[in-house]
Amino acid sequence: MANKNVERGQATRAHLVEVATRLFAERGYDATSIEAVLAESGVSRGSLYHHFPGKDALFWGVIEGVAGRVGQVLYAATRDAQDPVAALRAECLAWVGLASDPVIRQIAIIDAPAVLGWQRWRELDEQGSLGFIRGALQWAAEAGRVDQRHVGVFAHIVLAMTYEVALMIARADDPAAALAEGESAVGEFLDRLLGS
Amino acid sequence: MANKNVERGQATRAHLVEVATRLFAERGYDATSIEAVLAESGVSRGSLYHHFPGKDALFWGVIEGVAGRVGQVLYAATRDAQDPVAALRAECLAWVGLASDPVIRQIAIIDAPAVLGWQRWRELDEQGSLGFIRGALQWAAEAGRVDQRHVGVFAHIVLAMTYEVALMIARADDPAAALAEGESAVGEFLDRLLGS
DNA sequence: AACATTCACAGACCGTCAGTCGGTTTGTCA
DNA sequence: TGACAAACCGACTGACGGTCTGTGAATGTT
Repeated sequence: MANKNVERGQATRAHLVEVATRLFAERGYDATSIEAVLAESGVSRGSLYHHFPGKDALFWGVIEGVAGRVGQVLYAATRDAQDPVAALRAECLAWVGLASDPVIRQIAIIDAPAVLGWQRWRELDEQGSLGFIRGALQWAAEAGRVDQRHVGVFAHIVLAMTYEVALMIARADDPAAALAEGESAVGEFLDRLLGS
Repeated sequence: MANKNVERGQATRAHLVEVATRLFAERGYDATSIEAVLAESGVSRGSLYHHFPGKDALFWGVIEGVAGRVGQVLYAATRDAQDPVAALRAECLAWVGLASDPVIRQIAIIDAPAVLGWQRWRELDEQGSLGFIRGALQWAAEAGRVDQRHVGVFAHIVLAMTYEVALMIARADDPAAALAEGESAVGEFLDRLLGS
């Protein structure tokens, strides 16, 4: 519908998500007040609470956008892989690159587990990264490279590994050296995990 | 000194840490108000702020205690290990057991990174779990089982893996089955990582 | 055209919470 | 016993998340 009211509402909502994404990324969830989002966006209190029932809902709106972007990048990185090892490697390296982005680091890695709780955080991953990883591992299992029984746990392990290495690199004093070191270690790790 | 005032102060402080530990574990850091700690402990506002400059300081006091307990358990679990693989295995399994404890799960795994920040969180681990793991990996490196260059990153990976598996088990619908599955996967994982 | 309805938006207001501050009590020591 | 310090008390403050009572513009109805 080219309804003018609806259009206006969607624009306001999108604007709020945009401003909130920036502020959450810069200051972290706790240190970002609703007041700050209001001031920065020029939207009124009532309007914000009309679109989002609360601060966590706003965060959820933000993280949906972030997760969507991550999903696109991962899809692009893995679509051409010829085998499971290559797919996993491409995916992990893509993730490591993504986490250099302060937005993704602060929102998706540091704040998300505390704000959403581990359960909902993993459910989010389930549709994104974790799904990709499990798919690649399943592929590897069918090729006889890992035990079928371990696919589920290994998928979690690979995801956690990726987060961790991404954070290491993001926080390192010398990011370039850390990136090289991290990529090398990730490669070696995956080779060993999948039995090269 | 058998000074009565000092004694009283230490008792109050210890009592606050005890109560705060329980509440933080039950409700999480954010959802636990200072007021609740006050009410539950019977200590006055001024007294609490006399012992702790702020809520994060109280959390820090709590997590020091938790980290101490974790350190003791890990030390006990690994002191008799004859080789690096056995040491790592013992350590990881001990961790997985620890993280079934809601106190450790909520405080040390879920809240700590967001409250302390990733940096200080890792510094804490550095003196505890991460140090243990790095030690075992160093040992493995000297035995030629892993590349010396990868010890640092691998230590982080193993720690992250441990946290993740612990959380998986803690959150599973069938904890007993998840524990068996997790232990099996961790064993397989370590065998592969260290080249059995 | 006149009226009713819906929906985005506005902002005064409220309860809660972390943190502050001046003052009091309790114990120590010269 | 009087000076001093450390522990403790609780009223108060300011900021913040969230609520509530509207208002006005666009849309639907007769």
